[in-house]
Amino acid sequence: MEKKTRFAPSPTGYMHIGNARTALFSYLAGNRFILRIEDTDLQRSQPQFVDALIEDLQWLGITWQEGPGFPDGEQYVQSRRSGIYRDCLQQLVHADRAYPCFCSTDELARTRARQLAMGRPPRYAGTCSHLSREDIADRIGRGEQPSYRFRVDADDIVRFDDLVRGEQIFHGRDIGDFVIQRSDDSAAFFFSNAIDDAMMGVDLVVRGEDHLSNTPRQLMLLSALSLRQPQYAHIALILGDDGTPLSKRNGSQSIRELRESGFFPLAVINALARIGHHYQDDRLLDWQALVAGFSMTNLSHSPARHDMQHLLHWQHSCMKSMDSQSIFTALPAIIQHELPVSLREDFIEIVRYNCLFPADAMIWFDVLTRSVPDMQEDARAMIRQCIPEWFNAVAAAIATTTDYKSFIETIKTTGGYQGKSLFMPLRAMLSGRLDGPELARIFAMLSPGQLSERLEYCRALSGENHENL
RNA sequence: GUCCCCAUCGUCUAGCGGUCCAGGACUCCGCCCUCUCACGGCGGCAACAGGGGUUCGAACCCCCUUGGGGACGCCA
Repeated sequence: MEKKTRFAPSPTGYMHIGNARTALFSYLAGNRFILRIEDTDLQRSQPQFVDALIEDLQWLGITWQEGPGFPDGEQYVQSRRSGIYRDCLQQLVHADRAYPCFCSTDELARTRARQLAMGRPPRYAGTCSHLSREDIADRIGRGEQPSYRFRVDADDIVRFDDLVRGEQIFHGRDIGDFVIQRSDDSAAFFFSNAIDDAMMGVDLVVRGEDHLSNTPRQLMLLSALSLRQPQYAHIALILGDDGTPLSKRNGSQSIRELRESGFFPLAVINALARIGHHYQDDRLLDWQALVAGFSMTNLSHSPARHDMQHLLHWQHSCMKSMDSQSIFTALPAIIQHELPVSLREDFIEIVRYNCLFPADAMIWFDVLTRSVPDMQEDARAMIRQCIPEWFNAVAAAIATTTDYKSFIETIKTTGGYQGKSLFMPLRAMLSGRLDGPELARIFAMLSPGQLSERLEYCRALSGENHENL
């Protein structure tokens, strides 16, 4: 059976992990996915963010069957749908379910502050709820621009079944008359959002818990308009690593920041899919498994934190399990162009087990392609401790063989070195650092010329040290 | 202030009245593998927010407290 879900972002900024997770869960919860752009806030909406949104979604691998990018894509952009909202408003006004409100934002803010100060719930005071027809005509005639409010009956009771939280009951008295059209004629969120979900045939609205207590408003609206009501699923919000709401300070990153730092989309998706949702399988899941294993009943009800540690774990898993070609194409362009084809396979294995991000591959690219690599401080220290006999042993080995096994064997027999005392200085000399890929692989990838140059460089380094003594 | 939601290891979570002196994953620590770092394998540390009920029996059900989150916008 077809189940339509949607993601309805407003293009007022770059998509962050919170949005992305909502999009993901919404995508996973249905089998036909709509992308709708909610740009009714003309002040803050910017076209560049629409493009960014689309890019980010595509990068993540979240695809839609209706929305921008399709021939009728414009119909999924709210700023192109104002006629629809106007008609609906008309209908509500005729039925006296909505009325013009001439209160200024300042007035409203003052009343709200006063109510709060007196320890009362802030509700619209109803100043304009019963203006006479003449009054209204008169004020409009004078050029006043009203907003429109939806009339909420205090005795109204709205109940609905939230797919993750169960039955919800709200009372009209806890909800004041609310604005559905702003004084600049644009539709307010409650209004356009609910209408679009209904008219686009959305079966299930998956959204953040911050919308839970607003849902009754939308249900009232839909019922007053005789529009079909979708089901709702309100997912717990995601918090920063410090347990407070997500913000720039506590680890909230935009999807594009993650992309730019080299995260793989599947790593991000795997991390997001497990914040507030669990899969039986705790290994890295591909899209097919992600879809198959998703269940509304596996959603948790409590807010969860986003922890970078987990993201890094999934990144690590991706790197280990990705096919070689995908790793290669993710590498910095210079490596793709300049790495000799003969070294490619070995290099990818080095990246796989020694890098978290594709860009980290530059370290090993330099190590393998320069005549002498950058020497890390701890590697220098290691080399400085080496005595001339050690270098002689290595020199002998280089002269004797190009085979790793016999190379090592020669150093052992010539110099009497073994274990750590053999491998660590050798590692430092060959790679300029104390950690990294297995030495056999590095050795095999270096030319005899590189070997000698590194040896002489290190011998000199050690010599300087001895002279200074 | 009013209304709503939530509460298991540091983090993500399993658990839906007995099989839980609470299981998995990440982190951290140890051991093993490797003539070297890492990778990998094995093991360890670590939690039912507090208080009342209900019940033969409660992490699981009810109430209160505490703590967190959300809504009450001409933001979405």
